[in-house]
Amino acid sequence: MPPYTEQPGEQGVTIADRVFSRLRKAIVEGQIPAGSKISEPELATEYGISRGPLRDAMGRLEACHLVERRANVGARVVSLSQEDLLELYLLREALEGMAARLAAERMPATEIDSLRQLLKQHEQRADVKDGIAYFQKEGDLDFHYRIIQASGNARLIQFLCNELYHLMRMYRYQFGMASSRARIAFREHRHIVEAIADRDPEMAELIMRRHIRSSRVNVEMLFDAQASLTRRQGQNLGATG
Amino acid sequence: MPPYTEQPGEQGVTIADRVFSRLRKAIVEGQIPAGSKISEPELATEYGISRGPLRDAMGRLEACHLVERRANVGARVVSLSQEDLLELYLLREALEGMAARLAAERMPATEIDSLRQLLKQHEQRADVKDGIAYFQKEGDLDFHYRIIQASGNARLIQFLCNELYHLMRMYRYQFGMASSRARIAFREHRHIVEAIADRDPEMAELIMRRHIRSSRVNVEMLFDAQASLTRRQGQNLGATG
DNA sequence: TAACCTAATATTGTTAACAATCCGGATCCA
DNA sequence: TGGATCCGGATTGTTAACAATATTAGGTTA
Repeated sequence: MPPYTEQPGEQGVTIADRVFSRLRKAIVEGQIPAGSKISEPELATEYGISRGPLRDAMGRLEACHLVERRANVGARVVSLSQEDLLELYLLREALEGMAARLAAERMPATEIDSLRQLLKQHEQRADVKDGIAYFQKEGDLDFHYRIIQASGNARLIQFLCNELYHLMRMYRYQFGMASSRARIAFREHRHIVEAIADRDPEMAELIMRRHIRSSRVNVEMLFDAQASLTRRQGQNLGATG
Repeated sequence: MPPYTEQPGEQGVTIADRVFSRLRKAIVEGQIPAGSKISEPELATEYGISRGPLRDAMGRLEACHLVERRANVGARVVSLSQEDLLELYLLREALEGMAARLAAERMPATEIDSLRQLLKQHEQRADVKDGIAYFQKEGDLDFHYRIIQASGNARLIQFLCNELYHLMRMYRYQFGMASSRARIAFREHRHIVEAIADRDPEMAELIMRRHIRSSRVNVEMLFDAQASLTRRQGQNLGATG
């Protein structure tokens, strides 16, 4: 279970709220494939509801940029591009750098302790110890999530946690993004916490920005490797065909 | 008959699209007062449409954080706080700083020329010459708008131009925000263009950030002045009552 | 054979009626 | 007099039928 989606009990009281949450989860986790067409009557019967609240939910998904609609044609799940992911990282670098700076100024001491304990938990986990799975799991997002929350800037929190966060999760589910940076990323997280505990805003921002930039570079290399691999396969296909 | 016709470019093909644009404009420009309740049947008859597309539009406005809805209670236009505006400026400082940096790297020379001409037009305008009205008019947003567009980062453009931009306009309409910074702001714009023309990303970002931070400080002082004025008036009322 | 026009079909957009829920005021009781 | 309860009005949430539009398949013609 993801650590911080809207409560699975569904806080939304209306049908549209609930179906919105469910659809968002289904899209983010890839149960509805990216780029696939969404049929309103089909979904309505599947969820056992009418098209009214479904359309309401679709409108919100469109506003969240998770689906694209064309009049009289239909709605499709957005298809994610590699360029878009890299742009997303640039945004995160700017915004989470800012969040780290603010957190260093404002985060309560008790919260910092709690954050340290979270990292301790991560450290204990076997997959992190083996350095094979940290960055791509929810734990990483959980860490970032807390720092964003500590920024105290409601609109920053809003944007990062309610929009970009879901997109990042969607990318992770879709691309996998196994990282060789697990140990490094974990160490960077520790440094960020230390900077916050030292009440050193500039340092916190600097490390956070570098942290995210490193992630971006890592993903970029991954894409390049995939591209060259695909190119080689294409050549092979051309030779055999 | 509608009070104003659809603007080209803004209009969607469906009723929900059009009513969404119209409602957003009405909210941003204060024709529907902030914090006021929105009655669905009332609006539906006023716009001559049914509640279906209206509800669709309301859902999108909610996703844009321009209205707040409570189930079985109704929708209200958001009420803006001074703290929120200051948070908005912090966000803009980070994001538009980034936009300026990217613009310095990527903006085509022809676009830079066009931007220079825009500033020349601003310079000619009487109100700017008098230093009484530049910052709070659309011209300022227009300048920032172009630099954001030049960043080439689709998601950054999306967020700044489709969400924050409307909120900033809403604040300007609501609070007025006459600025004593007109001449200074104009000069800062010129410096930003020069940095972009020099292909100096760091400088462009630096000046842009300082430019927005100065605006924020200016607004902050304005708020403080208003607060002390209100306090004094409150004392007077207490004395006379 | 390919291109173009036409019609069928399925999908979406829209509407109006129906049901569920909340808010305010009157009434009743302590 | 104070408070709690219940009822009425109004508003929103939901549903299913109706209308408009785009896509697709088929046939005709150059």
